[in-house]
Amino acid sequence: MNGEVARRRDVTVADVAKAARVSKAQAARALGNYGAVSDDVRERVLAAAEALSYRPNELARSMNTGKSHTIGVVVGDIENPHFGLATRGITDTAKKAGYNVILVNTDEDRSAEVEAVRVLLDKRVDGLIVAPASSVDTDHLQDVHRSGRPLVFIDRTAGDMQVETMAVDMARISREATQYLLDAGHRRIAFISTLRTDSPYAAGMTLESSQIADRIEGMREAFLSSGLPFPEDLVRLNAGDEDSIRSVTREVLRGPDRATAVVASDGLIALSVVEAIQELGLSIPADVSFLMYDDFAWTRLTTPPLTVIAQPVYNMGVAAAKALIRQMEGLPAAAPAQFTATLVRRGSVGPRPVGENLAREDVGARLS
Amino acid sequence: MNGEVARRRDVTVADVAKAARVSKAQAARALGNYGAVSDDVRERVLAAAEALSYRPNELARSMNTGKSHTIGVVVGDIENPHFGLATRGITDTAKKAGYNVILVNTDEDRSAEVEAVRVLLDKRVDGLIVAPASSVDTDHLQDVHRSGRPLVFIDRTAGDMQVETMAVDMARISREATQYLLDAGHRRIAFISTLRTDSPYAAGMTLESSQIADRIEGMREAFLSSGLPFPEDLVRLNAGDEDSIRSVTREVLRGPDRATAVVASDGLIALSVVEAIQELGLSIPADVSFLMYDDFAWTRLTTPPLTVIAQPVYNMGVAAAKALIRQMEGLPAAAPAQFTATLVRRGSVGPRPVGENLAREDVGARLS
DNA sequence: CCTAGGATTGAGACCGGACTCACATCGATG
DNA sequence: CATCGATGTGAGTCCGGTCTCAATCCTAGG
Repeated sequence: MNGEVARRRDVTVADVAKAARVSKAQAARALGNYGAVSDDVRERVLAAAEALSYRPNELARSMNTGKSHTIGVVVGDIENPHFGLATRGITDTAKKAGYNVILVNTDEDRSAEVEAVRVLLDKRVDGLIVAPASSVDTDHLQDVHRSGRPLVFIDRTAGDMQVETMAVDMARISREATQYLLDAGHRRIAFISTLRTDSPYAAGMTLESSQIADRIEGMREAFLSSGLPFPEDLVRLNAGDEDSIRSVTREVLRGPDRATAVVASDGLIALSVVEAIQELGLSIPADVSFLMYDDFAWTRLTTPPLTVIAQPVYNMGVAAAKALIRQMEGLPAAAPAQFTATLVRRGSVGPRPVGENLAREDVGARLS
Repeated sequence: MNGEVARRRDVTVADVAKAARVSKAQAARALGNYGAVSDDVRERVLAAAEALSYRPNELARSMNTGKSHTIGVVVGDIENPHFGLATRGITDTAKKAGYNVILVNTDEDRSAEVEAVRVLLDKRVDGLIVAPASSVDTDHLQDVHRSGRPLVFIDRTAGDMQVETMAVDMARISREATQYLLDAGHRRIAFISTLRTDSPYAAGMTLESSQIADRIEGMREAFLSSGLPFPEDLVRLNAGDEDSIRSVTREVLRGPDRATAVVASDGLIALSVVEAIQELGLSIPADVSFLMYDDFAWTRLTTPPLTVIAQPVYNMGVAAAKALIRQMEGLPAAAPAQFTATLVRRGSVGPRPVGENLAREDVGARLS
């Protein structure tokens, strides 16, 4: 039909060279600003390049420099502002250093992650920043690391791989947050997460996510160090979609031994949890205390404003990019960065409602 | 220092060919699944490739196919969930069709956008999806379009360029929303946006953003068709950071002729606006009605839940990617998609508080 | 005036695939 | 048994840069 679709032949060094009446090599030197070039030639070449509006083909350049000036970023879900912010930190930093970012979403699916990593390597990215979907199955990441390609983890660790990781000490902050709830008198504290597992939570089970594992561990430690039994029955995983989050929330808030405090594993899940609480006619914090991970701005707007665990996500993104760039440029790694999450006490945590969990001392005594 | 950094020489077709004891050409054919290859050769080559864990270099492939299977996405700010969601729609769709996405943030800065487009073209992306930071200065986009490279706009138009655009009819929904406020009795309706301009808003001024221009136009139309004067003094642009959003909000809500309804231009700005309202001790919707663009989940959680204008952002992303892919593959464009924003009436719009704007009829009479 | 050594310059190799072209090979047909 | 078209196959080119290498040009020192 239309012949103009014929492969766009863009201007090459050869074209510029011809226009400037010099050899390809000289034109390349003038353009690339290397080697020895006489002023006369340089001027002619630059003028010709300008006139033809020459732009170097980065692909070709990458081919023989072996550097693509591109980094691959593999995250679970950019739709989640948590990753949105981290990604922002990464791209901002990368751009400053002259790197571009290829972004791939995995939906927290391991096979998608494997595929993503492969594709990115095929595209010869100079390095990878990954938020590992699983800290158990890490073969594909091990391969990358072993092959010597720069790699940095963000948000989570992957097994015991010796890879620079930008993440907060989850166990610590979880312990702190749990202690805060314990101090407020809560003993029945629920933890709700979307993490997919094959079976319901049981103590000692291996969890794909180091993040979640650490959070639960932190809770357990807080309970134990207070001499209290950890209410494992209130750890609820697999809260995938809105409906299941809602029903799980209803479940833990029902019955004589109901939870008096709920911890939501992330900002997305929090929405449904809070809605479910409201639907049950319970009020926060009078009837139920609520605490969530991630400090999104809107948590200040609810009534009451939500108590949250803030993570320096943007900075983690920045640090991840910086570390990766350092690796890519062969510089020595900086001292491992330490990121601290902080508990932002707003208004969603209150004292345990009177009359609830009367039997707790007994339960504690019985189990301990 | 450490010699092992020596340029990772990865396995090439030549290596595979040697291992399979065939020519490079035959190996390439077997691998690329084209041309004629005997079963014997194919098996040997595939086995050798497997054994060496050969992976084709996409860069090299792109070089002579001219296709990089990569699309460039240029947005204002992925940190904003609005773009996060759109980006998700784009990446999901692109991935399905075998394309990757290079993401660049512009911070709504035109020169950053120019640079972004240039870099992406240098990387030889097969096509571009852009949320134009400016619909006035569009030279760089015109160039792209003229050069015949696939291009799709998302979220906003750019001048009068004949480029497929995935965006909602802003004027329409703005008219509808404004009418809704007018029907509730509001006459002093403020509109607050972060859009940067050189001078304060004045009727007829050219705005960089088609989106904002259309929204204001929609408001004006609603006022005019109700025979009421449009309160131009309440259109407030340049509300850049949190502080200026707050102070602008305080300004429009102060004085005898204060606004009784406030429209926030996006979800990010909305947070500060609502906070400012709360700080003033005013309550929504009793003292001030509030309406915002973008339907984020958290708007259901505030007290009262916020009335918003929902845009099918994810679908716009999907459609943009689909349209671009169609262009890249030389297929005819589909019928232009029509995206409709909807007014989601929740609880933040109420009747005009009694006693406010008593003089409005007079003002109306005086100005009309 | 002659020459050594640095500055310039052009030819061509190379990166790693895709693909063209010419040259076998081979079974089937006449 | 010669012929023809359909495979198979390898050598080599090309994509658009970077970079090596050897040749050429200049200019200052002897």
